[in-house]
Amino acid sequence: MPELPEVETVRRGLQRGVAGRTVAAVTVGHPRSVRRHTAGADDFAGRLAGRTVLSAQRRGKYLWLPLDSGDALTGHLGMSGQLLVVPADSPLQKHLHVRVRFSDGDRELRFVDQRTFGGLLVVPDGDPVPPLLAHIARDPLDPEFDDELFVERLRRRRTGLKRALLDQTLVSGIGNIYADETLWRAQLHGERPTDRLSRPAVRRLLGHARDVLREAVVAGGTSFDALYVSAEGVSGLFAHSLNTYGREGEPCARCGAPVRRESFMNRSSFSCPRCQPRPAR
DNA sequence: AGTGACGCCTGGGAGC
DNA sequence: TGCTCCCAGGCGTCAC
Repeated sequence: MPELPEVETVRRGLQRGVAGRTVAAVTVGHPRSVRRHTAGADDFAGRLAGRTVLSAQRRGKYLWLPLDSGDALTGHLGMSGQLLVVPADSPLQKHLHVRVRFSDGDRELRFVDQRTFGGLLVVPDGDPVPPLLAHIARDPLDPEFDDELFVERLRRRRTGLKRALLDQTLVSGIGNIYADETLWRAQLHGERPTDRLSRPAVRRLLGHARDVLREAVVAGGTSFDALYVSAEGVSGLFAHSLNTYGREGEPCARCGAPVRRESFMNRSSFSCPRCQPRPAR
């Protein structure tokens, strides 16, 4: 499940693999993968042909490639999307939906997506981000992330901590895995009300989020299977460092109590029943 | 305006 | 063995 560390790992691979190269031709094999490009697949391909990729950028879990036309090839990996830079003659992946060939021909960019929650589109670029992404907050690793603004906004919310961490308009880049890991480190239950946390406690929570994300970026992200790999096809190593996510019944690394799994927002939350007690109702 | 529910998708695994 | 059901869960949209 690509969250900030996985998307950042892909971004770095794209910066190495496609920045400075000029698009020769684009093939869309599955229209659903460009459904957010409302002018259609032909327009999508037409806006890319002949354009040079300037760099690879990221905001939260979104990626974009600024082009010399002033547009940006923008994408979200969704649940299972991959952006791969591979030799142009390598075998076609089962769920290959978009191919971007370059004029210098030895490698190509491929968008592969089993569950098709992700997608690509071409939009006007902007500063600091394409207007399409204006609603996405900065992430905790962004040098311009405003800690005190985050503290105030979170404490004004009337919801639970985990919901707040997952809200990309409040803080971006955090998904289910890193939300659970952040809450475990902070020793807070995800259903603790946001408006009853002290300012220092919110600052500590943010610090833990930052630590987890930074460590996971160093590890190249979290890979449970072949669904998440870098642009070069390499798996991340952070799964070994997870303390709660996916570890139901295993002893908490801090206190030894068996990790519990709870249902939350139609998904799973993992936490320590002793270190992270549920809030009183 | 903030909050939360819903639908979109496929493959793997459990259970019968 | 083969069928059904459940689960993974980010994000845009929509209702309240």
